[in-house]
Amino acid sequence: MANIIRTFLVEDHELVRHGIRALLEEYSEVKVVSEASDGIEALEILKDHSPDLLISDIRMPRMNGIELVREVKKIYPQVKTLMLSMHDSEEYVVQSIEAGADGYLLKGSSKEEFIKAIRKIMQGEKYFSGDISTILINHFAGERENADKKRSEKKPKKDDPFQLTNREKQVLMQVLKGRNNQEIGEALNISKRTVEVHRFNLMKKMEVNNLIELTNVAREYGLDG
Amino acid sequence: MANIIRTFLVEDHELVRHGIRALLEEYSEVKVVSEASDGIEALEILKDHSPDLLISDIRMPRMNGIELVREVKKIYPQVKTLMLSMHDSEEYVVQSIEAGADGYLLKGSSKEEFIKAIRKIMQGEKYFSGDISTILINHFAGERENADKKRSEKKPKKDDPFQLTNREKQVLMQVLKGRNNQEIGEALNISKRTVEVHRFNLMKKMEVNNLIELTNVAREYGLDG
DNA sequence: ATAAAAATAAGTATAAATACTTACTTTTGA
DNA sequence: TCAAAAGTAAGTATTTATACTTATTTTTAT
Repeated sequence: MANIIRTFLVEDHELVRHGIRALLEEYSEVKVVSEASDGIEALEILKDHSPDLLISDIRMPRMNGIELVREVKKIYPQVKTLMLSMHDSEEYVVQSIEAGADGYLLKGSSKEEFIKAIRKIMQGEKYFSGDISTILINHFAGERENADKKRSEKKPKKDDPFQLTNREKQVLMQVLKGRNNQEIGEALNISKRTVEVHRFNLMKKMEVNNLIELTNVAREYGLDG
Repeated sequence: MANIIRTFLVEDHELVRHGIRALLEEYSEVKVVSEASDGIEALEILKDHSPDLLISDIRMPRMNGIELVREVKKIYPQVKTLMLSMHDSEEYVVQSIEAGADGYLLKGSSKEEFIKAIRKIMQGEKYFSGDISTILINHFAGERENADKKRSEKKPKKDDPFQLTNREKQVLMQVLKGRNNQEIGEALNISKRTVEVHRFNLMKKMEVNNLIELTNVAREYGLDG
């Protein structure tokens, strides 16, 4: 009766990935058939393994978990998907759902909750950890009129990943260290006006409109130390 | 001959912690005698387990891994310590070393490197993953004269953790969402001038001098979503 | 009931970032 | 070799944040 769940695990930090794999394999109903360390790699080898369940981290270099799930659901709609994330940000949760994820678990969850989520999902249900529900309720209730007016009319995210030039990456690294344009200019031996231009281009390419989003996106793409 | 290594594992994300534990226990020479999910908890129960090796994450709520190692080395100098981190930031590495860590591994390392590090450390050696070495070299070479002048004469970090008021926490949450003072004021129904004051006090209390450091410290203390 | 802490917000001056545009020079790939 | 891309940097105007201080009101704990 209990079929074995063929699982595909995607997570960029090798130690964490192996750890989760070891944990999963404590349950005889689960078998990890393959792993990948980012979305691109996952898509490349996915077809060779025909998994029943894809478990993926969100923040990963090259292609993140949300884009991955979106692709997977397009090509193999029967594959169930569970997001594993460090963060319970509204953005991530909502985007995951829109991408077609069947569940969303925080890495802070217990392993009991982990296996429970997997079982539910394999039975065709959805599973979102408790803390997540609160977020969803807040999101779908119209309670946020105040400061959200402006940002709700935000640009639709295009999905081609941005390409940064070398200099832009250097500037970005400096920005992520908390340096201001003056300091960055001194560090790279260029005028602060030039730094401003690089910074302006960075923000445009990365489609963000403030420092916080910039750091988030940068980390998502593994661009920071 | 091969004594069993009594290991104490500290990491706040339960799934990750159990995963790493499962991974460690694939090696018969390692035994995980106990776990904790932050520095405070670790210190409380450490004495009941007399471990040989403490493996700790860096970013954790309440008390982070660096402070933990500093304390542990003070009280039980014979306990070996290995930092496990997501980040190879210079700050973290240097602070870990100063705190007395015997090794520093990225979570992106392979499990082979993990066990190698453990073995070396238990033999009394130090172990830092390859990428880390580069950072150390850059740090101890005097190559950074340019933009670092100002920040090298930085305040000595005091170790009493800051205490934020409710309002300050609310403002901080908003800041971490990328909102500006105007927007925060609208969201909390106070004038943007008041937000400025809260923000000013926040920066002072948290001893940071820019947004990036603020986000880092906030995350270190588990203050963001 | 009252003192301390927290929250409010204005004043003032300065510094920095944003949001562009234009334009010159250097590097690089086909 | 030559066009495209990357890097440089100034101009200009506007917005936002920083770095305080002072001062009033509100809340909270004893």
